[in-house]
Amino acid sequence: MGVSCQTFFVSNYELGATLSSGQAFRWRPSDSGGWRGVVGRRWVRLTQTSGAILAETPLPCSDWDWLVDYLQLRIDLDLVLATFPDEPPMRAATDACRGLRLLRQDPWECLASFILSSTKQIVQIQQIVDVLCNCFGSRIPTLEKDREAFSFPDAGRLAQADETELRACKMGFRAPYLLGTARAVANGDIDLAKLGYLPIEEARAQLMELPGVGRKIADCVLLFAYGFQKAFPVDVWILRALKSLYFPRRKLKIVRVHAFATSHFGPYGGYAQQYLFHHMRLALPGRRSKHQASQRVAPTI
DNA sequence: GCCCAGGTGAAGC
DNA sequence: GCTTCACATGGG
Repeated sequence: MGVSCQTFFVSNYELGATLSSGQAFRWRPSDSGGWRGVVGRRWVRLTQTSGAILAETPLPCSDWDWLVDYLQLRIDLDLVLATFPDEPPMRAATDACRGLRLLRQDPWECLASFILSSTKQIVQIQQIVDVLCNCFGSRIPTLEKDREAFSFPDAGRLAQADETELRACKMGFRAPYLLGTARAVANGDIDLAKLGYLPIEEARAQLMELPGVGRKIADCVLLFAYGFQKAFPVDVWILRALKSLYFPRRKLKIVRVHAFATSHFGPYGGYAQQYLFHHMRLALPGRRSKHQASQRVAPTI
């Protein structure tokens, strides 16, 4: 009935890397070879061909701005890459994957997802988000038979849940954090729609008022949802990498790392961070032996 | 069984 | 102030 599809011509866009690089958690490889996911209340299938991305959605669609914005198709990546520091680690990361992009996600979904991310592997975050959407989201139409999909539950819906229901979604100790934040958003203690217009420091401070949101998760939301491209999330992997690359054998305070990162990686530090993060992760999935896992050393970059 | 995972908040010095 | 620890759950 209302099926819509659209082709977007792109260059330097690695769709798979972008959708699976740990910034969004609702994309899976599709049976047909592309990627299936949910953006807002739309199920979408994206397929990359040479020089283009094909988008298919079961709902009628005449205006594709929502997807152009989500995929950040108008970004001139070369301009971004040119601002990176010219040094071996960055070159290695950009050589390994030219075309990794930052998405522009819905702030609430991004915030809630990253609250669930703490001390979880990306695969597990995906699983938790899946269960959460199945339990609390609304069913939406798909283009794949026998595969149902659900929207990401809004803050108001989760605010009505109780902690036990959330824990049933396998999120463990994160349940009270998500619940508290959902209630703060739902009752207007914080206005997510306004954060994007604030200076980054103020937006970050407001996010960090929320339960379960510290510096790292706040930076993820600033970067992946609001497009503050200077935001530089420092997780365990980035921390190890920066230590071994720039501060070998020195005890390091985290504030020092943030100061270094913001000055060293330039105005698109968030992009640089994502390239470094993705590059490190490339050496990981499935290839990680018990021996390597116990070494506590950042992969060589 | 053990260690780790895109951390945070609270308790202990 | 800074350091240490608990917090659920699942994978390697």
